[in-house]
Amino acid sequence: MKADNISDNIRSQMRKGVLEYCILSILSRKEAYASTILQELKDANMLVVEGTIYPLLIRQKNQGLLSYRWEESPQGPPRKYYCITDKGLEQLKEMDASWNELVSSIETIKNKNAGI
Amino acid sequence: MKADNISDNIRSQMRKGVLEYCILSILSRKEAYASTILQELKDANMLVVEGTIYPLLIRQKNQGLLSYRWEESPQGPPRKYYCITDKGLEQLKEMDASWNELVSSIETIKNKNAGI
DNA sequence: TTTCAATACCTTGCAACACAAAGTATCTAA
DNA sequence: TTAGATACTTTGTGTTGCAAGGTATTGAAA
Repeated sequence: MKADNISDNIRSQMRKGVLEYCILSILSRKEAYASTILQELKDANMLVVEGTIYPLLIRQKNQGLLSYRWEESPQGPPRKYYCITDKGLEQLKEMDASWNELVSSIETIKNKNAGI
Repeated sequence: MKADNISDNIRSQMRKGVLEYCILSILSRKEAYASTILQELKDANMLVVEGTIYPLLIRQKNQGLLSYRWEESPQGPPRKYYCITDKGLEQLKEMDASWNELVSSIETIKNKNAGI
């Protein structure tokens, strides 16, 4: 119980700052609404909850990285379909670079440990 | 000026939760004091400042992941040499797993975007 | 002796982030 | 009209990285 919480916490902390990257990446392919995005993240083994993703989408929209339109749902209330903007695409590029740098940095540190 | 700040912010956010991993990884190889760790991170292209690393080392020591001893310096005040504990090594293993999972998740999301 | 610079460590206040939990609104079917 | 499912929102909490400033020790210069 406790050990799992520690693991979950590690994963949660590592996720910070990466979720925005994931969302932009997903939306760079096709527009989607929150549930679809949540499902994609789940499929990729990145468990996230509603309370995390909604504020994040609003934040990115306020930054001009995303826009949205309402669409009727076959069942239930209307859905908010988000799509990425030009500015969002630019930021996605920067995030790609940042992510690659981070991976490279970790590699360097781990390789040193391997004895190089 | 502004654009660089945005990039820096992206990198800073992505670093969250990863720095602890880096420090444990560095200390799993050899004991070291703050300046050495800072230099190693700098060599790996992960720029971090003093104000970040000192509280972090204290935190990890309070969690029992690290221990330390004082050592005289050839010039200036004594140095606090940290080394990793058994508990720290255990957590490092978990962090290795978490990191690999995160990398894998991002790959999955990006590959979907490539059209698979 | 006093003063200065370099080294090393520590603290405070802040903004961003992920999350749990609870709340609001819409639609359908019983 | 009531119950359930869907969809979106808000509030409060704890953690993190960072900028900025502070404290303490040492050796050498004035």
